[in-house]
Amino acid sequence: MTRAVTLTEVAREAGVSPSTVSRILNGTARVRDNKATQVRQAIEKLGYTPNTFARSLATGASGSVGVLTPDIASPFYNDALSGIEQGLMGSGYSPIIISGHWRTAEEEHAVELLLNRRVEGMIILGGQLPDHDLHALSARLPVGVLGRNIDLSRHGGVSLNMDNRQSARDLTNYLIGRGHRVIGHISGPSDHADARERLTGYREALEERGLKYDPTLVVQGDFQEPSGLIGMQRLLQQHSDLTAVFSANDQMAYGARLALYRLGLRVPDDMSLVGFDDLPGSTYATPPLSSVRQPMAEMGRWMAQFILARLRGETIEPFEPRQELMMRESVASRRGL
Amino acid sequence: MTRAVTLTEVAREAGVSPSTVSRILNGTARVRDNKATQVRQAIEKLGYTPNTFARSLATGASGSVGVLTPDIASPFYNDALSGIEQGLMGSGYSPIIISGHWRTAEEEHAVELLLNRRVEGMIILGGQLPDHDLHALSARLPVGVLGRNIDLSRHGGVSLNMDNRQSARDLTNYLIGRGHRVIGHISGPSDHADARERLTGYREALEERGLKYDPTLVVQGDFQEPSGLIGMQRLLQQHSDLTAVFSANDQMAYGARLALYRLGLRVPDDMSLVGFDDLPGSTYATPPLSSVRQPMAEMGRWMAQFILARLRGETIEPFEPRQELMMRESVASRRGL
DNA sequence: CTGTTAGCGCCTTCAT
DNA sequence: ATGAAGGCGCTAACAG
Repeated sequence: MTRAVTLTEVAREAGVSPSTVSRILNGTARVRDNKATQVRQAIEKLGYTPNTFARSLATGASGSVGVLTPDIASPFYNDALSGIEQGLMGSGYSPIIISGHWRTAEEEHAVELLLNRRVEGMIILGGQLPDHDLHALSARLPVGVLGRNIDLSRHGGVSLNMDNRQSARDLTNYLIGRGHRVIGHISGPSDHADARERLTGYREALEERGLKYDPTLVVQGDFQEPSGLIGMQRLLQQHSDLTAVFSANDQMAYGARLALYRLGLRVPDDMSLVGFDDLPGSTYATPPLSSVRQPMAEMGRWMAQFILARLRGETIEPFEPRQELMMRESVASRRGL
Repeated sequence: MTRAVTLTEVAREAGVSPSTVSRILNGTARVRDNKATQVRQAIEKLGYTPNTFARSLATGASGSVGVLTPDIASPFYNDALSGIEQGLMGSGYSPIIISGHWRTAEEEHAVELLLNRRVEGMIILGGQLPDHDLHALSARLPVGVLGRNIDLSRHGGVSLNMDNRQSARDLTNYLIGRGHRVIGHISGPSDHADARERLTGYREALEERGLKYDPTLVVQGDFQEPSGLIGMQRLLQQHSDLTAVFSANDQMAYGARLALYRLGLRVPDDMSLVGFDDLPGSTYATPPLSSVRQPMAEMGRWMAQFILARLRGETIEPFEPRQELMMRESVASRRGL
């Protein structure tokens, strides 16, 4: 692996000065055509690749925005990543993606790495970073947070989050409207804000409709499939009159679905089921799972544009994430209604 | 956003020379304790963040390895990404991930970007890059290719791919062994090497067992769910005696599963179904889908280690990807056997 | 152990 | 329109 070709070498090869090559590369100034041609040929011949580091050092601009995701393999956040990529495309900026693996220490380390790389803006997806860190970050550069409520407006940052409570309420109301009266809930971890809000929404919907909130109808999971499976089993043991279950996310709903399958219970005939998040897999679940869709890709795209705007000193129209109830085939009207 | 603090400023604040600060930062040499303390305090006070660009420029090492993935949101390749992250962890190297969106031009552009960023090695996941490009790349830096067969050994590169043909044969044999005689195949796009190999494996298994290969039992899909759904419908129309279907990937199997559900056909009672890839979702499908698992994460991890080894001028034990037949509940023994 | 001196590769005035 | 010169922030000899 030989040392990379430098701009100076290209200049020498083309018989011009380094500045000229630089100008041609960046279109900074008009250069006589024949020189430009010579230079291009030299570049081609030598296989020259500009060195980002040197350039960034000289210009003081890195042309990159940092993206912190909790998990590079999370189907949920990856839609947002796609959106961010899209939003950045053609802007001259490129994303630098790092995952924090849901560990605060790793996330802090990742942020540091991003800072070292002199990202000009940062997009944080969910994660565990203390609000304090986020505020501090936001004071240094444009920051956008996705999937989390935090007021960053003091330094011009934003956060985008769906209304978990409202969506959970809608979902629960949907079940109630279909005639269900004994509705279980498989919740997420209680130390998780989203999980708590979804539980609250569930409870509120029940109470608004005059149904008593029964804590034994709530079992706690951890947002992973196995906990959904176990949760469903537990609900079934305790409530033989159960007709519907609202799972706090799709993954747990898949687990719950499997529990039912194992017991020979049919969905939706014997049990209605709804999830939350509308993962890609839910459209092709058996049966297709009703859920509430978060427009992650759109949110990601908007976030990218937000950062770009701030970088240019412009502003951008605020984004109203519109959650969408995806009513599919996993819910039946209750018999005998 | 004020200009970032520099090492020189830290040095001034701490009353030492820049080199001393540098040495402390990198542990390059022993420094008297009290100075070290002063420097750390100065760093803390000023909120200093080392500039990766300047460092890389000076050392000539970027400390990063490029990763090209066809799609940042692909559940299949993302496992490999996780593996790569893991394999790199603690090595001082970090991955720079870019997606090529299955478009050759974009992929080439991405490679260029990576080269500009002076990645020291590169891992390519699948994709469309012509072999030619890969060879050229491999001559410049350590390259590993995942999910694709190409001989890069001349310049010390590697490619890791599972044996698609063998796995497809195993899968088909598995169905035959369970008594199935009329087995359909939903194939992938014919311009896709993996898809062709899987089809070949299917065909070979059939012929080895003395079953005639019937082209009308093969319908072509595009590796996406909808094409699986349509494929299954077509197979069903033409072959009323069909008892099993081998889908060239899990995603199409999900689609096929849905087609069956819609027709009221049960899996596995009325139809056995196997997929390929063993996506995370397959464990919790209804019923859990039999498939063949590619150890993507392990492959990714090994790839990372391979690159690291080459960077250090060491060698590493070759990796034998062991595909694993995941026999779950989507296959039944044929009645009346 | 620590300071001084050169660059690393590129961009950007400032002259010409 | 183009070249020369200085500097971006950091590291790595080289002297002490």
